[in-house]
Amino acid sequence: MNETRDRILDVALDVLGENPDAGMGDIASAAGVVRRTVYGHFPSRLDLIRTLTERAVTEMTGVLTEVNASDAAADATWVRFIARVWPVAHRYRVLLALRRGEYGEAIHGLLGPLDELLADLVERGQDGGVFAQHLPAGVLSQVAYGVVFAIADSDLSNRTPGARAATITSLLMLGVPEARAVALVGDQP
Amino acid sequence: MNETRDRILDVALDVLGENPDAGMGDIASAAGVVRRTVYGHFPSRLDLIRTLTERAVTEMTGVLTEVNASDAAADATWVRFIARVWPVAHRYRVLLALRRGEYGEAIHGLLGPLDELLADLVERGQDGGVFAQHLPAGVLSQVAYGVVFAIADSDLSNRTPGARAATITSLLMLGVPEARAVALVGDQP
DNA sequence: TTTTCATTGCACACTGCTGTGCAATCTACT
DNA sequence: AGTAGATTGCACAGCAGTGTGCAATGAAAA
Repeated sequence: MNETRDRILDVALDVLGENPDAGMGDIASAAGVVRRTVYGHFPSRLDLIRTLTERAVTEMTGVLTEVNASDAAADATWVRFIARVWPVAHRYRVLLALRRGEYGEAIHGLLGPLDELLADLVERGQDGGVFAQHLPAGVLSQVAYGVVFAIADSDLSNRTPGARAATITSLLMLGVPEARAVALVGDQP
Repeated sequence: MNETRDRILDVALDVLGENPDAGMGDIASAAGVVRRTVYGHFPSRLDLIRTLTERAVTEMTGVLTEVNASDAAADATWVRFIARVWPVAHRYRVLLALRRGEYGEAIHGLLGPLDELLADLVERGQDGGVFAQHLPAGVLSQVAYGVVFAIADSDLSNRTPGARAATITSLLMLGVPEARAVALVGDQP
């Protein structure tokens, strides 16, 4: 069934979130299913993780392109992006840990297009003088949204307080002055 | 020999840095030694990693306590800390990745005292109004020095340019205004 | 009822690691 | 030369995980 497949994916996200090294057996039993059944849907562990990653990339790039459509300032766009991407990032936070390790390369490849979009946004901000330039756009964007993931990871809930703090933190490290940062997140509910 | 033991430790840092999942065999051959010999010095893989971690903690706490002795402002202390800890952080950057995974708990335990010292410094800065308070000191300190590690990780060399950028970035996210941040790192050669 | 399809249960082969035992070898020191 | 200590080479046991094959079961649709 498709229902089983979806449940496996959902549960896999939780299980891998707690322990990125969890095996197919762990995922299976957590999904109330036998290991063999998982292999029925996903030929290999890599397939499972790839599917998970593709899901995350699709959702996130969707949000980013949508937010990018507006011609607002880069910092305001960043705030709207983080606000809308937060639940997704919180859900898929495990991918941050999974980027290192066995399947790191595959994940990295899938995340590539998203990374580029992010770097473009940050570069636009740097060109506009909104973001600081102490790091190249490629690195700065990575580190900034890495911080968002990290805070999402250390946050137990996916409620707004964590999101707000993560947004402010990322804005600060992008070089946005604290006053402006606070004003921006105040705008965005 | 003690010489062999030290070489194993040094090489292990490199090998694990490239691939945190590297096995005892990989480390052994990289050290120009047979796997059995490694087990002669370190009864288990955990022992090796624990030794590595203890080394890192010793060096880093040494730097931090030394720097903390001065009664300078928290942000200036932070700058001096990062500047002096940078080569060490760069060398032991793999521990960041190793904190997740099998031995995460052991490493976390060893890193505990260092974490507390860092949190204390950040809290001092927050109380003094030098650092922002959008995050509790415990989280903020972790994220800030996590960023330093992350940049150290993405940095090919351990030369000063990366260190300078990492310091500015961490200062920004601690809530230090960009102008002050630049002035501070300018001071410190 | 018959057909179809997902799931189950079990067995199996394979891989790659960890950790140990032990005799042989090499090297430095006496 | 002789001795002690480190290193080597190899064999072995064990474990945990992956991926596969196949017959049996169950349930829902025709």
